[in-house]
Amino acid sequence: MAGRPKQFDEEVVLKKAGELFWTKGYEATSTEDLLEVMGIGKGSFYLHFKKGKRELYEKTLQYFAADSLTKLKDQLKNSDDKIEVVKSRFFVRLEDKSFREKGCYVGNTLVEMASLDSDMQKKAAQHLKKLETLFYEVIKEAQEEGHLKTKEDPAYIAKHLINLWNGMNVTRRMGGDEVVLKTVIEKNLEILK
Amino acid sequence: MAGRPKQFDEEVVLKKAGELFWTKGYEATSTEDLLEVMGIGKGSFYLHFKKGKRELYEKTLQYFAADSLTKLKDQLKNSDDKIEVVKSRFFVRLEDKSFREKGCYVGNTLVEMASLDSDMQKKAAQHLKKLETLFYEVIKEAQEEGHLKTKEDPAYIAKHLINLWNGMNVTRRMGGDEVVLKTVIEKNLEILK
DNA sequence: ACTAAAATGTACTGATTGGTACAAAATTGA
DNA sequence: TCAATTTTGTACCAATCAGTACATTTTAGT
Repeated sequence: MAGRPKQFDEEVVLKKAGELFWTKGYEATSTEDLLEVMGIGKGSFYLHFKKGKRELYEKTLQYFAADSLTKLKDQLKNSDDKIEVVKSRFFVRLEDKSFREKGCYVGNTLVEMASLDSDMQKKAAQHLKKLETLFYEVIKEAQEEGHLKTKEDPAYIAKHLINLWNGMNVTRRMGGDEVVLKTVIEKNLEILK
Repeated sequence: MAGRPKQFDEEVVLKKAGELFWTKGYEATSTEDLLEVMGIGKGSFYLHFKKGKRELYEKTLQYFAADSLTKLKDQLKNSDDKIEVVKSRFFVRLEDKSFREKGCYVGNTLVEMASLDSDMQKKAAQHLKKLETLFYEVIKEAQEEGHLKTKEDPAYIAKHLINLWNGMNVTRRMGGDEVVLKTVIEKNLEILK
């Protein structure tokens, strides 16, 4: 192996680009904006991301979604009250101001890409589906181990939670009434009883 | 009054432009795309919409949101089971295929405009808030007239419904599982008991 | 020291963007 | 019929877009 060494860390650059995409959306983010926040030039960019902006977006989405899911799985692994971990995920998100402005990266993608790029839309849908499946597994196990009294179909409960998640991330952006929305989330989570 | 007569109907043109914005979003829709579907030239366009694309978007959003709300109000006026009217609004939307691809115009705007144009975001939020308020009024009246047994705060129920609405319009775009989602909606609407 | 390999910075491209300028066309009222 | 008024179509504009070409720089191995 030879050649000039890379002057940037791919993971760092992905995080920075992802934050911008997350905030502004795909179309409204220009390649030059991205280069600036990533701190690299066009030469390096198109060498490492041959398909340009589109490839970069896909990689940031993959990175953020996988990272987020991994962290949730870790929390679940280290907890003896997995239902509480799931619940707290909603409240943590609800209290974090930065998410009020940005929403959910995956959900935003699902909305923006719907007519723009159906492959990307499918990818976003798959990421949300993974989260739904994780909810499903946690719920099913909790039922089997007697930590949940409810006899509802775990597939239904999981879908309810994903729908709550999607709704919450849009409703927050209406502003105001944070308290009422919190109540809505609390009561919706009472399905986990 | 004199002058060459206008060759287009503003309402018709607003509908056509709105459909395109609704499908593709603000940024991804070019002015030339709009001119084509509207069937008018640049001269007419910039004469009647002095602020261009941005003004057009705002007017389509206003038109669609007001129109949708008016229709709902009419349905309510002509019905003796207003709660059922509210419920059916969810199911009608859920069954209409075109909404699976397009989502909710106001909700989409809330997401896309969040960082792009905060004035427009506020306008979208206000439209959703109007729907929430209408829900509130229907629920309150139904409670007072004994058509609803629930003693829950109507403000909370209304917010729950708006959140369900927002969630549904995003979740649908994940595709698949239409049946489970319908169950989710049904059970969420059981709050209206 | 030299060569091959990889990364970088910059100049450049053609296409598209939203928007303007303005002359031509079509109307009404005098 | 003609002047005033309004709408329309078209030629044009500078800015920005995503992306390419390529010479330069920096490294590792010989």
